[in-house]
Amino acid sequence: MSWDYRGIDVTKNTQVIDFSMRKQPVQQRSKALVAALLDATARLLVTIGYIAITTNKVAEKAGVGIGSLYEYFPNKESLVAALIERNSMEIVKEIQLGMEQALQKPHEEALRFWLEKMVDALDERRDEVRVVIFEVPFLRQMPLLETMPKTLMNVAFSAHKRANDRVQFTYPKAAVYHLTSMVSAAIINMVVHPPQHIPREILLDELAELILRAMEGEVKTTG
Amino acid sequence: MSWDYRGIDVTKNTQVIDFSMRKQPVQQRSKALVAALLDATARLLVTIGYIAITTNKVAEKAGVGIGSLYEYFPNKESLVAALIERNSMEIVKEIQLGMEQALQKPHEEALRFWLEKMVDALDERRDEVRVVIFEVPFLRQMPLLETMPKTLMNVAFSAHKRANDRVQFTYPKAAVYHLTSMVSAAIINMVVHPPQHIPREILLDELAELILRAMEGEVKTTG
DNA sequence: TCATAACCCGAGTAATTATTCGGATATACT
DNA sequence: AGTATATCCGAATAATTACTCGGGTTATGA
Repeated sequence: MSWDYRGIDVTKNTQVIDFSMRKQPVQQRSKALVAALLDATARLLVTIGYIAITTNKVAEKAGVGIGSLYEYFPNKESLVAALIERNSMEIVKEIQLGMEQALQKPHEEALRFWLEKMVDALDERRDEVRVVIFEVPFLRQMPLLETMPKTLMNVAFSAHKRANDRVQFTYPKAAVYHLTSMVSAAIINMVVHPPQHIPREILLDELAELILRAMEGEVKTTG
Repeated sequence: MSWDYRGIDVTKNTQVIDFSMRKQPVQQRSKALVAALLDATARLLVTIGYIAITTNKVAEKAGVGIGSLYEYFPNKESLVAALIERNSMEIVKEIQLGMEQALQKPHEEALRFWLEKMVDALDERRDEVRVVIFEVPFLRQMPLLETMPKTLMNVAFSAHKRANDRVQFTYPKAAVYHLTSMVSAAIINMVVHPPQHIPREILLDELAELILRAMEGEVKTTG
């Protein structure tokens, strides 16, 4: 015997979260309603945090009947997931645009430029990004967020390699693997935990330099 | 008027979580009881995940009355927080020991050695680390976890600087800030999301090389 | 204009979960 | 031995939350 309750498979003791929407809105008013729900979710996320969010609060904040919410979303998780997906699409678009622009620029400026674009894209949604990354417990179970940084960085590396042949790693796969996590972390950290007393321009300059050295630098030999 | 419910200040709509234990166990049996509760919390964390944990489940798994649990812990959060604190202490100790050993070694080996020790320390508690980092929503509100990586890295840098004068950053504060987040992320990523088909030794070699280059490397000038 | 489909709703239900409290039991101490 | 203190307990309570369902409203399009 096996049964579910609220996304938790009691038998296997494993969470199986249903992210999908119940149905898609087709008319204008229902689209507006869904949008209002996601907006309310976003506002509640940054004001009261993920834990405190309830479907009833979201419906109330959105000025929508709780019944209407359940017409489209089966649970709280799907609501937050839909919001994340919506925002991620926007951010990814901006980052990809930034990369295309960066590739037009001379090699010395490209990395710095792209880093700034990525930080900008996240900074516009600073509070939401912070809450989503640090408080949403099922984030890693979402396909999109799991693969996004990897995809982006791989694309970036192909582009970079095509542009010039400076980059020579001892173990290329391992280098790409590490650089992916390191650059993502540095950018996100800049946005959600900016340091006191260090100007943004300097942070970007230094980050670009660190990455560039990691990718192209040569360590002075002692002898 | 202001009131609380389950750690959530309804007026301010802000979470204020009570992490502190209600009282410290003094006799042997009560110490054992608290230890059993934390052990059960750990096992439940990795088997059913943070969301699904309840105080009642923890008490049952620990073979302890629910009433006894509430003698020492006011809520689910304080239970998980105490577990995190216990584990963090152990990990920090191992990492500090590793650094002391690393400082005995020649400069060329020290970083690689220390990285390996850190990865080892986390790897021993792989599952718990993963769940805690990705699923515990209040992690960033814990003083310990917030400051730990920074402290460690600052200590490491002082030591490294004392040992030799190779490291010359354009903006030292910014460099330390970025390297902290990047190295932490790389190590944690190695533990919780190890890549397929790349041996651990190679990952460590490459990571050490990347960091060393970022810290000491010189970019080849074009002209 | 009428039928059908899409949409909206919110009081009520079912289920879960955190937490208490009074009393029983064990240990420490004199 | 006797008293005070620490500990243990779990049925019962209180509170919250997810979610349904039947019925009303609005749009569509033939």
